[in-house]
Amino acid sequence: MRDVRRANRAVLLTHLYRSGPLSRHELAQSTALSQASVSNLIGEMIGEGLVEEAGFVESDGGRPRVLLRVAPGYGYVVGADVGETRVQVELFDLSMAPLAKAEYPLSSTTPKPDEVLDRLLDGLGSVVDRAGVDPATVLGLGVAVSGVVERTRDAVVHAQTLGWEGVPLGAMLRRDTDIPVLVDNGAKTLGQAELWFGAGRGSRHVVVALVGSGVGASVVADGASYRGSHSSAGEWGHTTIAYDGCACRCGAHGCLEAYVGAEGILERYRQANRGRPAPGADEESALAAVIAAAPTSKTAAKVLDDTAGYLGAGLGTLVNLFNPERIVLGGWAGLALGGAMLPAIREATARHALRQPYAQATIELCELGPDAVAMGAATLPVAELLSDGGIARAAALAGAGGGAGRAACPTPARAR
Amino acid sequence: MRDVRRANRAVLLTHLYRSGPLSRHELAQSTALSQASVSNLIGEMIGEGLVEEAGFVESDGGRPRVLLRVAPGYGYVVGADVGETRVQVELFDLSMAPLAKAEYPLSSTTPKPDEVLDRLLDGLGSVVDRAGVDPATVLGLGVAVSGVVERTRDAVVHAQTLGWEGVPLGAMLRRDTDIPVLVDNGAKTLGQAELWFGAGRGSRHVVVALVGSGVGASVVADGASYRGSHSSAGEWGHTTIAYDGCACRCGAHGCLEAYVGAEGILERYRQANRGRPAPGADEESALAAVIAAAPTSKTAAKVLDDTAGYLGAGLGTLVNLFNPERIVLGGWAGLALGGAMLPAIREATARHALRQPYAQATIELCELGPDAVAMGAATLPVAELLSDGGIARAAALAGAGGGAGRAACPTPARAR
DNA sequence: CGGTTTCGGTTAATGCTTTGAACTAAGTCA
DNA sequence: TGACTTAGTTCAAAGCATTAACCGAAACCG
Repeated sequence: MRDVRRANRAVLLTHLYRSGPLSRHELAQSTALSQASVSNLIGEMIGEGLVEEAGFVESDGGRPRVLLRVAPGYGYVVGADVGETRVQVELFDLSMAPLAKAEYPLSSTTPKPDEVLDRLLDGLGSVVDRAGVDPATVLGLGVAVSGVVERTRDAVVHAQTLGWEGVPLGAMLRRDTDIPVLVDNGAKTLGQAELWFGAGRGSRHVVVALVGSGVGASVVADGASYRGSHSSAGEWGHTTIAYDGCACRCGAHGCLEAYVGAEGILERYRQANRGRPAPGADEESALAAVIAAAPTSKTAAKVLDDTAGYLGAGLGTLVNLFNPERIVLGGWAGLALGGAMLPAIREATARHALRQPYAQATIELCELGPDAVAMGAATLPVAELLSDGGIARAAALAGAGGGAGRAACPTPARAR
Repeated sequence: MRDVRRANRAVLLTHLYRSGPLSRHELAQSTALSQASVSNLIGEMIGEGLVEEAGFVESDGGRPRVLLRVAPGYGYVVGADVGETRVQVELFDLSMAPLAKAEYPLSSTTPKPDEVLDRLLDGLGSVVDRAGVDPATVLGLGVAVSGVVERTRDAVVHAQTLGWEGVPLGAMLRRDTDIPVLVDNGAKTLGQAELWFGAGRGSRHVVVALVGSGVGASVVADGASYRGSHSSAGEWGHTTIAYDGCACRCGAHGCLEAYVGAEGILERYRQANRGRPAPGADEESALAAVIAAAPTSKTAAKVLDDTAGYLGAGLGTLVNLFNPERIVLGGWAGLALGGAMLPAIREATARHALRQPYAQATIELCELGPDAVAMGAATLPVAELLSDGGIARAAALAGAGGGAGRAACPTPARAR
């Protein structure tokens, strides 16, 4: 009861954010709140600057409706992507329009936490500066890391690829900045970005399948990211699809990643091509070369054909186990493969999934680029704002304003 | 919010039901409600007969606490299990103590919906009669079917094994009985039973893996059954674990079910045994014979060893994708295999799962027998009662009582 | 053995929040 | 211009949880 108002504000705000501009009337209908309450709460939020009017809609005999939206300029969010080779930091307004961006290469693929910390703080300051945004209006910093992130305040990170074992990244960042910090796994933030702004829009059950050098997945169940008991759910890459099959770098045999991860594909190509690897300086161009060669080279075509089969088996597993509305294929290798042969992948999935769940799912490509990891990270503070109804911030502002303006004022408005 | 009271009653009731007898004080602490509210709400529920006192607990200097529990006799629930060979109907009180049971063989393995309907209604009447329970105190009938059940009011059932395609079992039952009817998939109800009363007690993230002739799973995520977009999530049996492997009855190749389903195991034994099948009239005794022969027969030992490996691969997939606290292995074949070689199965799972999620999960056997499917079905109306805080029923009773006793009374108590 | 302490539980007053209904605002249409 | 529609606001009323003061039942202690 003590936070029913918060809950109602959250419902309203979330609706407004996700379902575009809406009138008070529509909001009342879709949230099952009375018009009076909507008017009341919206009025409060307009007063705080959280919500703003966004034009009218003509009516056929009747007062025209005033459309409302979450004010993009109410605050700003920063998203950061800690990759193996670089740290990317980007600033957005609340409508997720990008305003500034900073990128830092890392000295090694296993950077010290302190180095990453410096880059993050640098980037944070830099993008805020360059966008000309008041630091006090930055609602939060979301950080995406490619590893398992414990869902605690300290945000302890376990990232084998970075060589991090139990790094409390959240706690470390909080020591050096007052801006609220949220940390999550990169695949999950990318999934969130696709869910909100990409190929997953409008769905409540989505699996975002990511294929790059490694293979992972981000599962959204009933609108919320599925984490499991210790936040490491969705480790799709090490699903066994070929019993007693190829060795995988995880130590097991027959993992999906060993077959459809970029490394695995290129290795299969090398073997099929009498030991000669695909041309290209890095994995990305090598894979592109294989794909480009497919129309003319039987070897390349065979390798890709097999890849579609293996990928289909893996996607079929996702379809059967999660019964999603939509599977979104992403990751740089996933996009390359999907762009070249999505029909074959769909067909292979159909062969490996049960008819009914397969028929209920669509398989599509990611719509946002790989930079969406940072954007997804930036959605973390936005999600926080929405689920909170903006109450925490309003209270903080009222408290600060009250403290400065009227020293002896006991408890202004919502500051209790 | 117009039903905050309902929500609070639900929280209290659920807590009381799941965490055994508790005092008002403990309830207040664990639910974050004030003591006054707890007193108030509990008082109301005691008045309705929903909650009752259950003894004291001595204190060391202070008033002794009065323990409370959900009154087992407040109402009764009926659970039914529609299997391929029989319909089982069982009546329980709210503490899930079995009070009466009825079982009907079915005329064929693909029974007409009408035949099943008759048996269910017969069984319902029979168990209520024999337990000597007032039909008006029966809170609901839960029905478990081995197929996909749409989660709508009509409860449309798609069950290939029964030959049912789009049978609105819920709607059909409702035509012939006033008792609230709930229908769900059998694996999910068994999972629910294990979660509440069996090996899953106290966990919020559990996967119940069921191995019989077929193979399935019931996933519990954050305390609630995970259903996916169309309620068919958890189809573990048709996960590909051996690419291009054995043909499965689903039409695909390399499904887990083809390797660790009873049929698959016995087929592999037959092949390893130069075409001679395992002795036994049915699958169950044949599998038992293979297991019994393992210490002396190399063939049998090899087949079971392989089975543990395949099963481990399948369980590893579950561990990686769902990151559960606990995996509960059940189903008649699962129990037989697990009883004989759980350590080998655990070890195989460790080989196929990632270290971290594997370390976070325990693998155990089902504690409840196969009859628990009916019990799980009976938990469906209980869950309904708990999530409702018992308000709907209290209102109905008050309404009926008011209507009979005082004809002109406008709206007694909660009947609005 | 009676007072004191301590903890469990209840009661009355208070304040917050939603809501329903009346009411105002801003249009269209005849 | 006036009837009619639809959107949004205001205000009194009702429902709830909470705070804080207040009983009750035991053990401890001098």
